[in-house]
Amino acid sequence: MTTTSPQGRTELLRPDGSPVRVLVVDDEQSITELLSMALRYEGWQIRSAGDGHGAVRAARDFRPDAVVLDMMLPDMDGLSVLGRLRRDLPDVPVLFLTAKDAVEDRIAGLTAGGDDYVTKPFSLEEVVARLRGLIRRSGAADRRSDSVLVVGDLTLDEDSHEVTRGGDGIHLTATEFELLRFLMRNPRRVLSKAQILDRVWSYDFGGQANVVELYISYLRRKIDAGREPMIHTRRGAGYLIKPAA
Amino acid sequence: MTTTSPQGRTELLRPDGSPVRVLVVDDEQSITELLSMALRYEGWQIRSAGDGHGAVRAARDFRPDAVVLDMMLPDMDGLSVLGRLRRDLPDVPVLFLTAKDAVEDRIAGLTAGGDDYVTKPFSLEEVVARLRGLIRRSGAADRRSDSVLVVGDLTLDEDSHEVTRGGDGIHLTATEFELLRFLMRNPRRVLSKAQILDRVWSYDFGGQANVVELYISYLRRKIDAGREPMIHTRRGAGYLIKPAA
DNA sequence: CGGGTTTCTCAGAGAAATCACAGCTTGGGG
DNA sequence: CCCCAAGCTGTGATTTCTCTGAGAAACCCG
Repeated sequence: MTTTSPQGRTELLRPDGSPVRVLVVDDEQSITELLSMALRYEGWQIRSAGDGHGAVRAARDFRPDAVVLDMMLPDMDGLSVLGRLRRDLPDVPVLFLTAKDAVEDRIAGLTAGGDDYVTKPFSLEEVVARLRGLIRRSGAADRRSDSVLVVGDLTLDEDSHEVTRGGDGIHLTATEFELLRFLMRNPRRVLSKAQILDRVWSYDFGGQANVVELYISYLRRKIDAGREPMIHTRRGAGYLIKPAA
Repeated sequence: MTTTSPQGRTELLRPDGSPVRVLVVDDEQSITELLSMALRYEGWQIRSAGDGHGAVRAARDFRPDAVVLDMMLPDMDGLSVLGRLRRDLPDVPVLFLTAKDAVEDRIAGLTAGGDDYVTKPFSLEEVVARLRGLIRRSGAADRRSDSVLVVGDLTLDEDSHEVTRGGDGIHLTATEFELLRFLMRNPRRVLSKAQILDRVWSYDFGGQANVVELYISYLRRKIDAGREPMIHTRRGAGYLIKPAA
């Protein structure tokens, strides 16, 4: 089931109307905190664990609808944790966190059941998007919720990564896509550059703050080019997107 | 009966509309887990067993529509298990798992009854495809469900392994065929290289991830050659197939 | 056993995306 | 009406990703 909150955000809910539950497992506390905060903001209920045993215990009594699992835990190897989780929660989708370089070596089979993974360092927007996808597809949330965001005559499909304005297809790069997704997820709301940076860029990004301006500029060229603009600047505050009308 | 889920995947269902039930029997837990995960993702209901006696017991009260049976079990020889299964479930099709070298001849006789087999290490795409075939042919699912995938002017027949584009026959190798099947089963959806690798290559594949790029390249030569391309790259995300239109 | 086929590795070429930097434009307070 | 801070965008260096040719090894079939 989906419902729209007072702020205009669309939330995933379970069929019985209760909030989706997500278990976050990582040994770095800064990461679990970062994730918990971001995921709570989605309206989800979060529990976190710092090691494999904690994860198994939490799975048992928290009974999450999805799990975010770091593959590098101090006490147990990621696959063992996965195995034990599966015993208690056979149908729960898992989002794996892996180091960038470790990717190739044994992700094999992990995404087979519809699971997914992201590499560290990740962007929150990416984690949230993938989790939403997993939950949506697992059926823990209402299956009718679909993967297309719409604002005015602008659409963005999270599955096919297709973007259209007034019916015309628009090609976006990965970063442009994530930025637009974030804007469209928060229509008519001013988002500060800091928020955007925190959400769309990976947490260890150390560059110039004006990448945001730069990418807003790219997006405008592709989306607003010669049309009624949808992306607006609020000088000193940030940016927002809203229907052209 | 077939039905189409929100993600656009086509599911097999039993005539009464309930999900298909599959029993998975293997002594290696990692294998039963891998298979269970993949088969659940197909929308099927799964039960697993780790030995012959467990299998017989499970067959009796789970009453599966199909069985995946490893021929090498610790407690009983595969043939005895098969015999006992047949006593309770005379018409249920069985997909045998055998070691690569484990003689074809004995298996060959077994598959005469409409059963089938795959050799370890297998690719999930192959197991799923064969199981679908068995279930479809056994009549447990609606017989009208057919075996041809169509995307635009591209067709792929899972029974005859025939592929055509705009009416012209196209010869594909085994790997190319499985890759294309996977793409066509998920039209308009971006599939990451990891997903493709997990699904199309066998679970013990340890090679370079760029085999995926390589085979995409092969497929393009055969399918898109000099025509409107149907296979698209989403840089940094993966590949997808969609009608040329 | 031998030839054709298939699978896969490796490596280089090329294309695309990301980002820093710097100069230019704009808005609005004084 | 002027000026400054905030925002915008062109240029180009660098990094990252993708494609594909060449060839080695495994495989299949007769």
